Amino acid sequence: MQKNMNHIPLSKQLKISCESCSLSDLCLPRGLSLKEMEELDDHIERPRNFDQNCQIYQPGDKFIGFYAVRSGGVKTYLTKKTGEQQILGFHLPGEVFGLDGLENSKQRCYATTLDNTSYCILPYEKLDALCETMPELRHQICHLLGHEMNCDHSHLLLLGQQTAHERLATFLLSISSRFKRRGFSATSFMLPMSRHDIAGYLGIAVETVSRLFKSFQEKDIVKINRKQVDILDMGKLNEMVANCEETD
Amino acid sequence: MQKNMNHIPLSKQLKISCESCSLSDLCLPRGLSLKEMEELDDHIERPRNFDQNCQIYQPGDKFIGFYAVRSGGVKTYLTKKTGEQQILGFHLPGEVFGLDGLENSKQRCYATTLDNTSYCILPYEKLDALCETMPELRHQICHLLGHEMNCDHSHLLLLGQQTAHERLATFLLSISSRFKRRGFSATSFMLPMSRHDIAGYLGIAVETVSRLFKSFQEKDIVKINRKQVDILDMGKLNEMVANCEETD
DNA sequence: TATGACACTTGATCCATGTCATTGAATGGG
DNA sequence: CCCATTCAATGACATGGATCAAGTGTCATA
Repeated sequence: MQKNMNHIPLSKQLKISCESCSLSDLCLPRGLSLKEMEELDDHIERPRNFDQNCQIYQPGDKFIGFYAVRSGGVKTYLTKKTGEQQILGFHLPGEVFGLDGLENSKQRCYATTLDNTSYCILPYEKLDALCETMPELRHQICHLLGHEMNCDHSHLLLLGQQTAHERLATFLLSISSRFKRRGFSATSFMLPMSRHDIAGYLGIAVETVSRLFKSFQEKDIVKINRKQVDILDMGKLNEMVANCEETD
Repeated sequence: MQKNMNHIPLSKQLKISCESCSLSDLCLPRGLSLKEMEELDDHIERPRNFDQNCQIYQPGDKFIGFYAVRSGGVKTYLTKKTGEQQILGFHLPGEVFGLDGLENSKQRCYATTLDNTSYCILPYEKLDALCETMPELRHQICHLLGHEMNCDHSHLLLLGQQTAHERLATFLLSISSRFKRRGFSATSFMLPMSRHDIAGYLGIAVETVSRLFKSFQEKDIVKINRKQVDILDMGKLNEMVANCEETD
């Protein structure tokens, strides 16, 4: 089952509506009534395609609204003056990014495509206006913001308290569950990002990522071939992060 | 000039309104008209006092609303199963916390007082309802959420890419500027948190915090006496973080 | 003043990761 | 198809901080 729209020509993509989008139940429209969805729909800028490695925005750019990934993938990151990137998040189809512009109406980080990528833009002014009459949309947006914040918090726990082994295991499990959520295999998938980006997300060196992948393979936990990942032993992977999850 | 309300008896505190609160221009009411502020005011639960080391909420607790610190200080944190705390943020008077409950109407982290502390509660349901008719409040809340998110992002950059020296320097500058914002000295202040908590925030060991404080003193950058901090050379401190700030 | 609990400091040691250098594998352009 | 370039893997080595183990200062209580 081909779920993304990679190979549909641009002319057709322009007609895509939230209602017909296979990702709509993962994205902002989730929980809205049909009527509400249609109303929202009118204000969404429809997706365009971008090559790999395109800058979508950078610090200082005017904040337009939220971005929803349709296909491909996006990384958001901050940089040190010396050039090192701290990846803040990877954004896969159905996921939203760009919230870093909310504070000052200016983007605060970089957003770059990982791959051939298309996305929708949900203009903030329109969303804000719709919020006045659509309590469900208000709640959905708050839910989204809360979710992003909680993801960042988990990421802080990872960077502050986890070993390199634990970080990589956590990362693989996160990607796996996000593929699963979209209806794809949780155990066999292609990583959309480079080793460099993985290292930047996990706060470790590229070489360490390589060595850890090797070590995971030797323990028969995963099989790695370039970007292709096959998780052989989900149990062991879960064990590795058993001490990392905060108590509920 | 005594700006906080620590020593005013509870009976008087109950009469405190946003309008008369010296922190209101740092807190959620900022930017609201007098009329709007009064309307908001009616729904705010007025502060109570708590001892040091009181748990305000913990993961799983029902999300009531946003918390605004009036006096004292609060830390929010996640824990590993093995007990290590990753401090997510320190919250000083005029600052808001508790947003971690937005995703699922349940708090996701712990919030604990650092000191004798009082705070206000802004019930979420009331805020949400007011948002329908008060666009300024909507914007103020979005601004707040965006700000929190950007703070978390800076914190991610710190944990992922900065050396221990840089982390501590960044930390001191952050506390300093937040004291200044409230009208206090930017160069002489008492840290409201323990070494252990500083270590937990910076993702380093307590021993490293001690050693770095010593090293900073030997370079005549600061003078440290237990919790009392005097910044002697703000220039040097800024130099230490010169490479850490993301480009604008 | 004595006593215990706790927070902080300090020193010695060790190791998980970073850094540097090299090689090999994949990819893209002409 | 070849060459140039980027990306990934691997080995050798270095080191920033963690860990472990005392020691010291501070505060509360009796």
